Amino acid sequence: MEEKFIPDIVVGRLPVYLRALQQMARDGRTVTSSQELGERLGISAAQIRKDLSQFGEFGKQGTGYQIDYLVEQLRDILNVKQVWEVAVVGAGDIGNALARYQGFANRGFVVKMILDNNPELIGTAVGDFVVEDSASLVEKIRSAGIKVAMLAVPADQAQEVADKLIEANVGAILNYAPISLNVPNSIQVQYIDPVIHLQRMTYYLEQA
Amino acid sequence: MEEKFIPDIVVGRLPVYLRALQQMARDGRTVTSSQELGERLGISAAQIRKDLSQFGEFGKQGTGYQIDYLVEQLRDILNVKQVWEVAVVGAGDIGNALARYQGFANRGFVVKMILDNNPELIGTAVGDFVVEDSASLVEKIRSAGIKVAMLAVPADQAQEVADKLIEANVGAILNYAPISLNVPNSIQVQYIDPVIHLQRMTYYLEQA
DNA sequence: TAGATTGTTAATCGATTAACAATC
DNA sequence: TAGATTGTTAATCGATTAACAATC
Repeated sequence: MEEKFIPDIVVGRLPVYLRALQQMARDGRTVTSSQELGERLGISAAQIRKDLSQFGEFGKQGTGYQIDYLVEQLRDILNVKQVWEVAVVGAGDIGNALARYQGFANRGFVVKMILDNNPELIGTAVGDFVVEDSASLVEKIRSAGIKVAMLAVPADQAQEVADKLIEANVGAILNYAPISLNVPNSIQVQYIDPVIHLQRMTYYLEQA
Repeated sequence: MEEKFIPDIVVGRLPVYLRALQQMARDGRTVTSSQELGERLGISAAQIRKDLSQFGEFGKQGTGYQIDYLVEQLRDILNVKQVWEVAVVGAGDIGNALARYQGFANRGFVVKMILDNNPELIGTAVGDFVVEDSASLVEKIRSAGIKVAMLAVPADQAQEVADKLIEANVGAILNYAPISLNVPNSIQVQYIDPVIHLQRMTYYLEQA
C-alpha cells in the first residue's frame, strides 16, 4: 500500500469540508463546486481543489462534485465510516455536556463510558451512562478496545490521566484541560480551551 | 500609533505561550528560556523568539525571560489586562458548562449573562445566573456594552443568532454550533466543534 | 572571564494562488 | 457547440529554521 505524505494542515481542513458538504446534503443539494464551497467556508476554490486532489479525482469538469459521493470519499479518508467508541474522563460540567452531546451522531463517534475519581459522582447517572470509577480506567478502556478519549478533568490531573490513557492503548486524546500535554509522537492530541480562542480574538478588539 | 502587521498564526500562538508561562509562575518558577518553553510546548525555540520579537525585546541574553514580566507583556498584547464581559447564548448543556466554567478567572473573561429562547429555561438558574429571554438579546447585549459572545445554540439557529449578536455590536464570537458562520470581515469568529478535532485525529489512527 | 541565551538575518522549506489545458 | 469547472503546474507568497553576533 502506497502512503503519500499529506500535510497535516490539509488533513485539518477535510473535516470542515465534510461538515459543510453534509449540511448541503441535508439541505437537499446534490452537486456543488469548489467555488461555492469556498465561498461558504471563506477558503479559496483553488485550495479546496488542491486539497482534494491529494487524495484522488472526485469531481467532473464543467459540473463540479457530487455531494453524496464526495461525502463518502471524505468519510473514508478520515476513517469515520466506522463508528469510534469514545471514553469521557471527568464527569464535571464539561464531561456531562460531552456525554449528553447529540452532535456525535452520524459523524463517526459514540460515547461509550464516562469516568471520574470523585466518590460523590461515581455511580450517578449522566445521560444514558452511569459514572464509573476512574481508578480502573486502564483496564476498562483497554478491555473495551477504546482508542479515542476526551479528557475533561482539572488541569492539575490532566497529565497523569493522559499517561493512563496511553497505557490503556488510546491513540487519540481530545484535551479540554487548559494545559499542554506531554505525549509520545505516536499519540494524537488536540486541544479545546475556550480561553485560547477568546484571547486570539481580543487581540483584534478595541480595548474598552 | 504605528501598527505593524503581525501574522494571525503568530497571534494564535501567543495565548498558548501565555498559558504555559502562567502555569510556570504558579509552579513558583521565575525565569525561563525559549528552549525550555519550546520543549514544553513542542515548538522550536527559534520560533518562540521570532514570535516574541515581533512585539519587542522581552528577554536578556544569557539569562532568558523573566516569567512575570513576559506574562504581563503578553496580557497587554492580547488585550486581556482588562476583563471582558461575555454573553453566553444557549442554555443547554454546553451553555450551562460555559456559564459555570471556573477556567475564565484571571484569564481575561467573565460571563455576564446567559440567554435562551426556550420558555422552559427562561427564568431558571444556571450557576450564578438566571437564564434571560433571547428575544431581547440585541438590546440587552448592546446596552450592557458586551463585545464578546459564546454561541451554544443548535446549528440551525446559529446563523440568525450570530446576525443578532453583530447587530448588538459584538465584535468576537466563539461558536460552539457545528456550522460555519457568515459574518463581515470586521467580526472575529472562532470555532469549537469536538467532531472536527476528533476527525482530524482519526485520519491518523488504524481502523479497527 | 566563560557560558548561556537573546534578537535578528539569511536560507530553507512549505503552503497558497493564479492560470490554463483538459474535458464534461 | 459553448460554457463551466476540474486537476495540475508553475509562480508567488509566507512561515520556519539555522546560525551567529551581541551581550548579559
